[in-house]
Amino acid sequence: MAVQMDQLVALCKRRGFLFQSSEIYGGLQGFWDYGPLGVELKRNVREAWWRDMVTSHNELEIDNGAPATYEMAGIDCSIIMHSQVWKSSGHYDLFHDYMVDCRESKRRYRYDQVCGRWVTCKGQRIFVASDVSGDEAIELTQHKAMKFFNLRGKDADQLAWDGTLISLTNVPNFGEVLGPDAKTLGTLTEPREFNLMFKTIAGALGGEEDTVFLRPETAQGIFVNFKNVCDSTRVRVPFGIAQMGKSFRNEITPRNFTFRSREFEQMEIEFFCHPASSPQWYKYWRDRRYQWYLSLGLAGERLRLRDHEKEELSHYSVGTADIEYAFPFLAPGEFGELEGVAHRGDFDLRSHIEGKLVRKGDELVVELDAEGKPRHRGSGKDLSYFDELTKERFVPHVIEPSAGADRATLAFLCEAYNEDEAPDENGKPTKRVFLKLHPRLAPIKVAVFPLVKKDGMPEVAREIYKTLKPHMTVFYDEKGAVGRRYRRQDEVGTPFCITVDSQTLEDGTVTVRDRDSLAQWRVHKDECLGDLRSRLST
RNA sequence: GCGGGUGUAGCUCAACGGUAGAGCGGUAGCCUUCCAAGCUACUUACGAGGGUUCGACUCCCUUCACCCGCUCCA
Repeated sequence: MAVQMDQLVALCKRRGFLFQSSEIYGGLQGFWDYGPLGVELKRNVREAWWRDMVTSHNELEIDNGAPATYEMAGIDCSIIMHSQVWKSSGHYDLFHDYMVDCRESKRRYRYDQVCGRWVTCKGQRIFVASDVSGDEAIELTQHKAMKFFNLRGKDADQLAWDGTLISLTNVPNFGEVLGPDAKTLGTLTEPREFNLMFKTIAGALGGEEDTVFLRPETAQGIFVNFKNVCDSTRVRVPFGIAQMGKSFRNEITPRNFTFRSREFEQMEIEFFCHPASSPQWYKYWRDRRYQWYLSLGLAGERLRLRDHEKEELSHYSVGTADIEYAFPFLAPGEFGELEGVAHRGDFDLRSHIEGKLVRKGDELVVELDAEGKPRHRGSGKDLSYFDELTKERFVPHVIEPSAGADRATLAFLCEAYNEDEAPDENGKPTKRVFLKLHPRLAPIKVAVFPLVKKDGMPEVAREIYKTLKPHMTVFYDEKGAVGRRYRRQDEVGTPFCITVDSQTLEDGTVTVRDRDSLAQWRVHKDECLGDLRSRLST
């Protein structure tokens, strides 16, 4: 059943999962607060990820589907890092300029770096654009113009070039522009300023040189600590470094509840391996991460693994797959990204060694400025890896499974939202709302009730509560009718309720009630803990 | 970023240029022996700022937020 998004949003607010940030001042677009139950849910998502990916990983055995054994290590880096990190990584240029997008090729160009030439042919005057410069651009624009006007080599003189290369910034009407990778006219969008990184000041004086940025991704903290982790832990390639933490992007249009937020939490792994085995590792991580969401309850028909088309790949990527979920706020048939698994080659480590890289043909080379020096220099540190066994030195290739904790949490909430009918006290079916959360994710694992507030039942129930409390999140409630208390727990996804009744006073057994099936069974009160633990661990 | 719509109690919804009301919920008490029962009492709101007016939740302007469509989405 498809959840209505507004119902889920209302429930999240009503029961304390999610609130708008700064709500009493009217809210702030793109920022959200997790309430008392939401924080438990998100913590459970993060803990499941950390436990499954890092702490419970067995490096002595080959995991199902993996090409070999491997190690995992965790890290927690600062949010504000050296500005040079973002310059070398390419984020600074990408996030800090006037950019134009091509609607046809889906590529994005820096407005001031696109140049081109005016040409007239067959009575039509167009601007042929190029994202390279110099002789290369002359050649490329010539070639593109020939193709556009459908000319053969011998007809080259039909092209009337008007002046030499000029910047795209001199062209007023983009309707006459043939984009660098486009086949039709007018595919470039108007130039737009991109300040996608949040800027702040480190240092009390706050000059321009003190400008720093809140990280737009956690990944770079891992790359710049690659050598530190190698040197301090005795890990050997292949191994992965995991990190969870907040990232910040000044999104232009935050939309769809928490799906696209300006402050969000990532769960990222950078997995370092030998270039030769990297395709197998890529496949392993892609499949493993997909299975992870399935194992926590996302339904197969709403979750998909989508390999990117070749044209869709980033300039550095050898292969990328998205794990996507059919969120209820999307049109039918559309999916939203939960996680991207990317084969990034040696792009990241090389960037931090040599400086910002750009693609030239099939190769990645250091981008140069007008004087022929690196546009953004790297650290100059040797981040290559020496394999003691094979005596081989190489820059490891990287597989990056990068997940959004808030997006995963939202997907689990959407998936969990259910309505059915349960009989009321007269046996008449009434509507019931319940969150069918996986027990690992449920904010409250069990609720304990006395059936009625007398005859010594509250005392027994409180005893059970006290016994369970050190081991799991437990909720105690003795107010009102028991049916109402069940419904309240259903609405926040509590998998089990324990009820102390008159029979408890006779033989010590209590009723355990299941959220999804409404089934009830009896367990001795002293065995509650063990019984619940085995049920919750599945 | 553009266009359209919506903002009243925790939620769902009324009303009116002149004292803002209901249902559900919540709290407390009574009562209740397994799926939102009943009774009593209490609780809480006009998104924000400005203007018009004797008086604005209502009319006007600005702004903020949310929803829908387009655009965009490392």
